Amino acid sequence: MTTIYDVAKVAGVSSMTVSRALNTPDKVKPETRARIREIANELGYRKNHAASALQKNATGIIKIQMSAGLRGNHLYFSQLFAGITEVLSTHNLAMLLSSELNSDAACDGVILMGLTKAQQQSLIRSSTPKVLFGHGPETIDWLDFDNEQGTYVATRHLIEQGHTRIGLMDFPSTEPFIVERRAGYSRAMREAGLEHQHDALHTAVNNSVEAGFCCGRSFVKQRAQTAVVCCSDHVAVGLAQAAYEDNIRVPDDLSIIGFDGVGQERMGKPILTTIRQPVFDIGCQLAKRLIHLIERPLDALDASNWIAPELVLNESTAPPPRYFAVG
Amino acid sequence: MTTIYDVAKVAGVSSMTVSRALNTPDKVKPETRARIREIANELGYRKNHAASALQKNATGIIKIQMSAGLRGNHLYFSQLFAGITEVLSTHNLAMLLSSELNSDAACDGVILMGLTKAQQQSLIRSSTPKVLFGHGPETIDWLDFDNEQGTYVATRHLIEQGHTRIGLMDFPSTEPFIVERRAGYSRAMREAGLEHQHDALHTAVNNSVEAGFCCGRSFVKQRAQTAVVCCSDHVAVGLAQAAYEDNIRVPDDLSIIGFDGVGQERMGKPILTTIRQPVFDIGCQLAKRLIHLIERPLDALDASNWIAPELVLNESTAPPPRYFAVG
DNA sequence: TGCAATGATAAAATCGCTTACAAAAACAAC
DNA sequence: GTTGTTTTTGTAAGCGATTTTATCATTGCA
Repeated sequence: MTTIYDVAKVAGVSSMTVSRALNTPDKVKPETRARIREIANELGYRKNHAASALQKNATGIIKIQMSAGLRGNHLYFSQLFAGITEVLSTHNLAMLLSSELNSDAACDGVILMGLTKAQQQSLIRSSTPKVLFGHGPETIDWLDFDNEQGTYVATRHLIEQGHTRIGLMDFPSTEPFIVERRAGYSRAMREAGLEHQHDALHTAVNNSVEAGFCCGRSFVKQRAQTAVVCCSDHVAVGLAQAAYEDNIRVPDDLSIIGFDGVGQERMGKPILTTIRQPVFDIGCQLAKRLIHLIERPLDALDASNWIAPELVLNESTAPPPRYFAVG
Repeated sequence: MTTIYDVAKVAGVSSMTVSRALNTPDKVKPETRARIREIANELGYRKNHAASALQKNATGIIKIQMSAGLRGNHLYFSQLFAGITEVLSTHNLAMLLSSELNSDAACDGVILMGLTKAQQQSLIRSSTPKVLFGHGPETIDWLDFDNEQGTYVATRHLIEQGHTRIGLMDFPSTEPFIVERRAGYSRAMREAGLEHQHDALHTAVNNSVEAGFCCGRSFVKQRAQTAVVCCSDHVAVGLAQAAYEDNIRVPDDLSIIGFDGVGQERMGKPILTTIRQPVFDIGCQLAKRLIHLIERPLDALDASNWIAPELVLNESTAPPPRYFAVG
């Protein structure tokens, strides 16, 4: 392995000059610099990052620590990672994906996603700068999408269209994001005096189109509601398929609203009205906050921690059919 | 930051004993070991990986170097990464995702995906162990899915069902995988004496359900074929949707076969017959080969470099309708 | 009792790079 | 030509772990 010493010897300068020629080129006389760089190139010199990291006390690596239970929505996370990468690359930082098992690799900062309280506690102990995607204790910087507001807005939209019998389709999970989505629906219904409807809650077995389809099949059988707020675009697409198969027209007979808006809402017909999360942007913001924390740990960030939902109107919601209208 | 020296001082031993107590516990007297580990714990000692890496000349990091153009199929890559991670974690290795921009982070090995020849050349120069996903020059270890055989098998399947007018739906890309898929179709058609059919090639604008749907709409208008081999499940689902909207029954009127089999084939109705890539397993194998290269660079791997396609029979293929039968 | 074999710990050197400081060279002004 | 200022290069000292080599106790056995 070629080191700066090897290069220095050949170039007839000190190792320091080599280091400078490569890292802070303008501090070296142009001719010397050119000669050194050429020699380094010829010798196939590659910087030893471990040595550099040891000395500078910085690895140039940001770790993404993510709970295994969260892996469901691939499109979602690939957009999130794309946003993170976008920002990291401008700062010459690399992204390390870490499972829980392998949690002890060195890094300059961590982005946490969906960990249990216990895991968070142990992670918070270490002094590495961190940002949590989700909302956490005050001891850690965090950023979260306002899921509760998301389903609230979705439900409000349906109420404003004239619906009074509005269902919720969720899926089993104890992750906060899903609990909050249920809560947003409930709040909107309560505020409108529509709470305590019989059979309004539908639960797909998991977050997938197929599960949504199955759950949708039993929904369309009874059809106690004219509209459904779905906790993901996946189950919403499944529900729309089930409706289609049963000759229930969306949105004429049934309004459906999805959640996430990362592309899956376009998978079926009609294209779903949905609550969009600006996922790429969330990724960017997570990375930016973390970099801020690393570079200027002292001045606190005062930007809002909450990312607002965005109602994207497509083709799957409309006023309820007349014969269902109240009065 | 707590170092082994801090721990050593408190424990009243040398730094060496601390290092041993933590890394090779059985080389330290049990009582000493217990005391040291307790103190290390209390002091919140964390190993400095840079220092360790420098000395051991190993970072514990594997880099995934992937061309930006390949990011399309998220489900595919998340399964691939899951396979890679699975194996890496058993060897205590972490996975670094690298864009082209940020390509100079240190690592013990690299998994390359879909790079241009030029990029490959420059990467191959470095002495870091590497495995290429795809097939490359003999100077590098590689592993590839047999795409050509995949579409060959797909086309054969349709031919065996009795189809003679078989189309291909691809999408624009110069990546080898797609070129090979076209080739496999051509070979099967040629072998069966079915080549040079008019209008048999359909090209969606990109690899997505929507693009498949659009392309499918123009396909169903003319409907010159009774079966279509699709170069991805995405476009196949889109085609099926277009057929459905036009009251063309799949598979009764039209057989469709997809490609990839990572889950998207189940997104619509009917569930697609497809060519499955064992993606998770490919990820595992890539990682295993790389680890082999790192740990035993001398004894060559002689396992086959080609991953075989697997025909998954679902509901979207059947013999051609009678009135189309030859004779 | 004495000497080798073994086990447990320590000291020192090292990995390759960078920070801080120092020296030398180059240039300017008087 | 002396002095001061700036530019360019060099020296030395680690960063924190590990490998190598050395030291000091024990223990076993004749």
